[in-house]
This record gives sequence, structure tokens and C-alpha cells, in this order.
Amino acid sequence: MPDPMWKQIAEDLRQKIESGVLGSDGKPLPTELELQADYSASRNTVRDAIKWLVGRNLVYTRSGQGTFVAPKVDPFVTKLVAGSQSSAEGDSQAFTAEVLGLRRLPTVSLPRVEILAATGLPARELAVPRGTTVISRHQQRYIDGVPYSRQTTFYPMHLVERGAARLINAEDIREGAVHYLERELGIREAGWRDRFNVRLPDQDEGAFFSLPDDGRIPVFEIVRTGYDDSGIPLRVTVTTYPADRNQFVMEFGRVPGVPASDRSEGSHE
Amino acid sequence: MPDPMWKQIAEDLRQKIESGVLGSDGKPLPTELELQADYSASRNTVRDAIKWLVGRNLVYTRSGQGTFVAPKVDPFVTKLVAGSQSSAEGDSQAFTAEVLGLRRLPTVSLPRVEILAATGLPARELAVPRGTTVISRHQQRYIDGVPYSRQTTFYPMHLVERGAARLINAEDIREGAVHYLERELGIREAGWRDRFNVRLPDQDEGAFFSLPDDGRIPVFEIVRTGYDDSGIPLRVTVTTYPADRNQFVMEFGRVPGVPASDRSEGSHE
DNA sequence: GCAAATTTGTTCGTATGTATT
DNA sequence: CAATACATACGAACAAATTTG
Repeated sequence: MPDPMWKQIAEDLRQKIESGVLGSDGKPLPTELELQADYSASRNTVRDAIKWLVGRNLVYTRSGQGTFVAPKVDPFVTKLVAGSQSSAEGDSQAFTAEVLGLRRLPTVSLPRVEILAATGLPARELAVPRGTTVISRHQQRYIDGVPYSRQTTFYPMHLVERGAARLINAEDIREGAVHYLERELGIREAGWRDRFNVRLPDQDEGAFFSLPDDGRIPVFEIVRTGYDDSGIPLRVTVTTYPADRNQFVMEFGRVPGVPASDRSEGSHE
Repeated sequence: MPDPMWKQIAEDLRQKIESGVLGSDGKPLPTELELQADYSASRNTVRDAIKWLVGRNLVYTRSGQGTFVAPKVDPFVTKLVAGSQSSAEGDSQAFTAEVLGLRRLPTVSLPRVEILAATGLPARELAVPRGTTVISRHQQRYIDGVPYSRQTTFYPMHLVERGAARLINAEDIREGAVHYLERELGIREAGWRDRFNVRLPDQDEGAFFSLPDDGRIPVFEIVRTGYDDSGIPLRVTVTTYPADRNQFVMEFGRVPGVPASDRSEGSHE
């Protein structure tokens, strides 16, 4: 059974795009009417083909203008630090990470601090009953002005009651919240667990990252739960990154040099 | 500006699905004809709404049968080991990982071994010129019979020339290829770098994992490059996992207990 | 095993709305 | 304002897959 016509058209266009016949990076494709004539198909069928290409991020459409070849993105490479460099952690680095690459300017929003009742994930990770009061500190991070990640850290309220008052100030904790807790309360983060996950963005994330609504681009979600010496959760940080422009690198043991910022391509058998 | 009608229908159905009004896990939705009547819309408009739901993995359709509420998946949780437990590595664990959870039976295919000319990623990561001969060892892994991951490890040919003959045997290296190299040649893997990436599956991966062709489900790609004491690449392992049923966990320092196999849900502000 | 009924999949045509130039 | 191009919506017909009688 042959592929449906829309799929054949889509594959033909894909091949033409990837081989560069249709130009690259912002070059307009023929209009739907022209494609309709080229392939002797109805406009709706051509549109089905274009929809498939849009879903693969090969083209994008703009009302009233046309359909264009999508540019290849140069991904941000975030290095997740495995060692215990956490002393250098700032609030803006509450999720210990480092953006690699030259000529890239990271900026961070001021934290938005909320006092709220723990639900779902925060309650579970902090091992407190639902409804327990927790502190939430939320920040948005940009690279070269482009939204890069959002993160929210939840702390149990008893940390404030025991003296860590700055947790409820809407100001950056320059030395790093984890380090602040250690200096102020003598509570050390003895270890942490990271969970990696990929899921579709919720509405807020979609708006912040300007992601399309069609579920074509997922987000990385990294949940980092930190524990003190007794194994009691100290904090949980949820960070999300759009998956279309982010990569993560981790290193263990002795590793030479700086990783080239390469985007892997397809299969390698 | 109100949402288009197909979107309103989609949102209404989404709400009905998530609140359980339409039943769960395999319950059929009303047929397109019924929905057409319910919403006073054309069949094509109803179909646009359903397409959106399919894209979010909320429903799936089966020709000749109907549209059904998609089951929630219980994800595999893979633990990426950060320490140097690599001595316990088998070929089937060449990518040091551990599947968490009870009642889960991992199985591994026999390796498919190929001798080929390095291209693209393998050449780059092994720091050899394109065209250099390398060994490729490919394996497929299943959990409870469900395709779980595919991985290909590339080794420089000179390892075989220096005595590591078993690399080119299509048999599992039980003690682990990395350990075998150390015992046989005295070459130790002093460190490694992991790159995490999310991309759409290629054709092979789509077929192996039974992923839909519409680009709705991406794959995790983890590229692990191992280096010897002098910083020379020893091997590069490319492992892919379908993103819809996999999560990754890493732990650093002292972390209590076993992580609950929770799926995070939505936003947590 | 076959035929009918049901349901989704594909393709066409057409009309109108909205965004951009 | 007009022209162009994509977006939405309707209606219709037939194909393909599946279940049922």
C-alpha cells in the first residue's frame, strides 16, 4: 500500500528542504496554491503535508506571508556539575549548572517568593503532608535575551522559623541559598537526587518560552531534591527548559578539554 | 478573539477526559458522528479537535474502531550511576544504568557487531578522521518485553589490534567491555562525558520502539564518551530511549532511600 | 468464510475569515 | 484600500480497517 498523497508530498518536500534545493533558513516555500499545482493535489492535501513538516520543525508558517524553511538552532549546552562545587552556588544557580559557549550572556529575573500550601510534587519530594506551608522561590533565566529556563525551589517553612529569614525575601541570595542555609543554620546539603523527565509544556511554560500550542516541542523537567545529613529533604528545585534548544552535559572522573557544542545528527550505525 | 471552534471542542473534551467524565484508560469516546451532533460542527472540525488531543497523547484512534482515552503510562526509571561502580559493568550495561522498580524484567539482545568507517558523531567523539575504521557494537534492550532502549558503542580499531579481540565477537562481554579493556590491555577508563539530548526518532528508532510517525514522541539520546588516563577517547556509546515512557535519576552525595517512581505532573507554582 | 454495518482515514471542492504587505 | 497567503469551517464522497451477524 503506498503512502497517502499528503505523506508523499511531505516526504518530497522534506528531501528538497534537507538537500537545500528550497534554500535554507527563512527562505519561503512555494505558496500553497503553487504547491497545489505542482503536485496536482487539492489545497487541503498540500496543507496536510505542510502540517507534517511543521510538526517536525522543518518549516514554519506565518499568516499572510507564507511558509518558510526553519533555521537550524544552535542549542544551549548546560553543564550539570557533578562535583561538590556547590559552595559557589548562587540563588540564580540554585540549580547548579553552567552554560557553555562564548558570546552568551545569561541574565536572571528577580525571584518571586510565595508562601503556599504544598501540593503534589513539592509535598511528595519534601516528604510533608499536603497542605503544609512551604516557601516557593521562582526565577526565570534568559540567555542573550532568549527565555532559557524557569525554576521554582520549594523550602520547608521550618527553615525560616529556625532563622533563615532571607528565604522569604524577594531578593537574590548571592552566596546561594544552599550555602546560606549552611552558614545560618549549620544545615548542610549532604546529597541530592536529580530526576530527568520530558513532558509537554503547561500553559505558563508555553507562554514564557513562546512555544507553539500544538504540543510539538516538549520541555525538559529536572527535579532536584536536596537532603541534609539525616536524609531529611531540604529543598526541591524544579527547572524546565524547552527541549528544542537545550542540551545537557555531565562529566565524571577525568575528562579532557571543553566539549564541542555539537548537535548530534540522526542515526549512527 | 475567541479560540477557533476546533480548539474549543478540543479543550472541552480535554477537560472531560481529565476529570474522568469520559472514563479512563481505553474507554471509547463518542464517535465522530456523535461529536459532530453534540457540538453542531462539521465532521472535519471535530476531527481537527481530535487531532489536537492525539498530539497531546490524551487519546488514540484506531481505524474502524473509534477514539479511546489513552492510558497513563507507568514510566521506566533509569538510574544513571555517577560513582565508579563501572567494575560491575557488563556489555549489557555498557551504558551504566539500572532500571528501578519491582516486577520488571530486563532482557537484552545479542550484540550486532560491525566494522565500519567512522562518520559524523563517532568520528568526532573518538577524535579520529572520517573514514577511520571503527568497531560498532549494537544492542537492543527490553523491559517486560517492551522495547526500552537501543544502544550502539563505537571503539577505535586499534584496541583490537592491540589485543582486545573479543570486541569483534558477536557475544556479550559479561564482565563488561570497559572492564575487559582494563584487564586485557591495562587501559583504564579514567572518566566520561554524558550528553543529554532530545530529538525526534529516525526511521529505525521509530520502527523499533513502535513510535507514531507524526513526530509526537521524541527520544532521549545520551552520548557517553569514555576517556583513558591520557585523555584519549576509548569509546563512545549512543543510547536512545523513547521519551514517553522513560525517566532518569541521578544521585550525588548522600541520598536516602529509594525514590518513589512518581511521574511529575504539570506545573507546581 | 462472507457480507453488512460501523468507524476512522483520505481527498476533493468551496466559502469565508484574518493577517500582512 | 487592494492583493496575497495562510487559517478555519463546511459538505461530500470514497477508501480502509474492524467488528458483528
